[in-house]
Amino acid sequence: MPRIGAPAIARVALDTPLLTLFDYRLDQAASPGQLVQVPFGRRQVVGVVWELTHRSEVDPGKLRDVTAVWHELPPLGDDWRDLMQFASRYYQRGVGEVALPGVPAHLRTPMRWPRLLAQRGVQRYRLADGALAALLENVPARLRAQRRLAEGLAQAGTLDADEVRTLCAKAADVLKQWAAAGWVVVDTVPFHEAVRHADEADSEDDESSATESAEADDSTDSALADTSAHRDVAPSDAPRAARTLTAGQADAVAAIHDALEAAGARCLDAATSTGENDAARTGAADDLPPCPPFLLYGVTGSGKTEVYLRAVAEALRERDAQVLVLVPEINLTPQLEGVFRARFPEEALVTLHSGLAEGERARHWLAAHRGEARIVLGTRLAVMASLPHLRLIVVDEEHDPSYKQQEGLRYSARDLAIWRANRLRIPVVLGSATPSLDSWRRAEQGRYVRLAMPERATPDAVLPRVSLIDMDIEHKRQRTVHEGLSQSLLAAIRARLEAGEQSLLFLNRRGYAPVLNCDACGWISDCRRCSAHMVLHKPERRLRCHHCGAESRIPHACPDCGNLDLAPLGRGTQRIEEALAEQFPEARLARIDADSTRRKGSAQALFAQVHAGEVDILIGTQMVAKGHDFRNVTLVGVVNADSALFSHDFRAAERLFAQLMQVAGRAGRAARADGPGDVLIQTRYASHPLFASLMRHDYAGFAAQQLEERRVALLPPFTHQALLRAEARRLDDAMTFLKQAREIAATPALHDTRIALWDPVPMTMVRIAGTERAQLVVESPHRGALQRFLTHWMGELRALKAPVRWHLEVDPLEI
DNA sequence: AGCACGCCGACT
DNA sequence: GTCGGCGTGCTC
Repeated sequence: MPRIGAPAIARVALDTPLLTLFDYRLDQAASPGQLVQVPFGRRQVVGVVWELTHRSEVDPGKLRDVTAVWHELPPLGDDWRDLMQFASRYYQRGVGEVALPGVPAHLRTPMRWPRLLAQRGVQRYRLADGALAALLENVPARLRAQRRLAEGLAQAGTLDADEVRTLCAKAADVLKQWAAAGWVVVDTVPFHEAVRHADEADSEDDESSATESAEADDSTDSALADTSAHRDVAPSDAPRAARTLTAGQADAVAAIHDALEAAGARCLDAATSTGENDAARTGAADDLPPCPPFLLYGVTGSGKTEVYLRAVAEALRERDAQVLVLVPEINLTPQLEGVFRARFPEEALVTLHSGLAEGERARHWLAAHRGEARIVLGTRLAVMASLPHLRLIVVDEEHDPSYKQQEGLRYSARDLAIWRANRLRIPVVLGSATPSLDSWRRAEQGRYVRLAMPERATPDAVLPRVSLIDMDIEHKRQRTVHEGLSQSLLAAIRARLEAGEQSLLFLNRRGYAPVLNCDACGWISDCRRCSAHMVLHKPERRLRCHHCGAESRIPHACPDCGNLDLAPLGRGTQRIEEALAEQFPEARLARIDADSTRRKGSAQALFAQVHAGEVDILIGTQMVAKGHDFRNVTLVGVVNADSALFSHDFRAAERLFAQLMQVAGRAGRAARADGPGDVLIQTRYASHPLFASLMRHDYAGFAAQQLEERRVALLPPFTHQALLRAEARRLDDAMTFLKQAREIAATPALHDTRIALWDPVPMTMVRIAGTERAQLVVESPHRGALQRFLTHWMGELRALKAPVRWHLEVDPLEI
């Protein structure tokens, strides 16, 4: 790393699918990790200095100058660049393509650089003197959201961007106008002050919201519900002796504590020997003993959150330490943010997720990068954040498929988190009641440390009773099955209605009916551009394709034969809602799915209604399975999960089990006076072994059985897979490309007996939005061999000219 | 991926 | 006579 004199050449990572770094002349000091502006083709782009050198292989005539170096921004750390380098190798992409999309767009806009540095902290809005009266006069009463916003600002004094948005969805635009009119003043408050300020500002509401959110959390114990009472206690203060942990929690906390201490000690050693804390850690990490990941395996209600909180508190005792907490979907688990804010009122916490506005995203990212934010709570993209003092990573619900990015760079945030922690020799805690089979096996092998929490943390909470409703028997007994709802299920719902308790019906299919069908000629509502049916959406009176978004009106008559009797086939949440409304006209219903929550904030509103007891029966897709716990729900009905039982996807059972466990947990805590909550599952395959495990709440048994199947069939985690996908206008072209790819793999230069290539096949969903898709699975029990093969193979494939778009996915979740 | 240049059809 | 289709080629 030449630092003396001005290194002549900067090798820069740029966001392009080209694999190489790009060389530029550099006429000023710069170091690796710095953001620079460079000319690239006809435009100016921002890249990251990856390395400095004196010599370039590039024709000197082609070399251009770095336009600007962002000196004021601390360089991205070695550990961050190592992570990106690893992801680039592992997922077979260029390093720039991996590294730059994670940097917020505002930071990649040199125009914004000066302002970004100036506004350290969060923006807060307040009304100018006397503005309320002016606003109430000027904003018509029918603009309720805007009135609410004005009144909210008047009441609270100041609000931040998040708070403002909960009052009014268009707050950003509205406030811009109001600021221009002089009614609103925007202040930028430094992070630490902002945190305290926010804390004081809403301390009135806090008690209720903290309690509610604590109860609402999947893995909360009573210690959490008490959070608000302890708010004045700094997290690093004496242990909360008032609340005893379960044995499992105590063991887990102790194990993580020891690991943190060991990591801290190592860090200290390294620091004293070289004098530079973080540099020493990253530099010397390879010499340090590894710190194996913790698999925190705790049943619903065992108090995983409390373990996270204590681990975080422990990690934050070290000066400047930062922690990263990953959650599957922040919008479905907003209460976890509340819990963390309530427990750590003094610590700067920022969120990082795709729902943030660009400006906020940039500020939060900067706060993390500059070490100002001590807790970073975010979704998968947060794993890419720069965290110079990272000391602990928590991955909540580690099994959740949403950790896997499904477009662009298809990375697994959980896997990158594990790599990152290992690189830094810091602890990572993977929490789940239903771990991924991958993690479970590693724990069995001793590569992860399993921290089991078998007992529930709240004494009055009992596991729900899970039973099956055999739909074959229901039919045989000539019982009327009304719109897919058995008499048994309807009776159970009726009982809850009479007892004033809530029911939750789970059906993983939105819309009214998955397809519209003509009885006379057999016409079905196929999408013109996809190999999928158009789904009937009754409230909107539309047919909608869930794959390409195409929409049309519901035809009055069959487009083929003119028959007027078009019948909806199958059932979605809308149809179940309608059927329940008929059955229970007096009941208050709510439906929560992607359609009913399309508008921003409507999900929150619906969840709030349920929490407030304004709903008797809740119908929902998997959205209701995550995060939210409903105190008064004593019945969970699973309308139909059978399709997943015999899926071609070998992971379908794993997903279904996790989903059913999770949805069953919604009835978990709300013990009825006369016993536990009930989970009723309608199925035509009552003897399926998955259900047997589920009824015993026996994840371990299920996992053992699944792993045995996978072992025999040589499926992951007993082998490693990658997927070559090709899409083209014509399926033929895609298939031809894949066949060529397969032939190339067989050439002597590439051939490796440890690698197996399946036959190319059209994808189950062949056509989406007019393009046809096919894929080819590559697998090997030997990860290293697979990696090397893929690298060489990609090189050959890139040279291939074909009328297809193609990409490689490493560790695909669905094949 | 962008974003050019480049060479053939339906429009003011 | 131009606007514009997307084919191929380059980006330090």
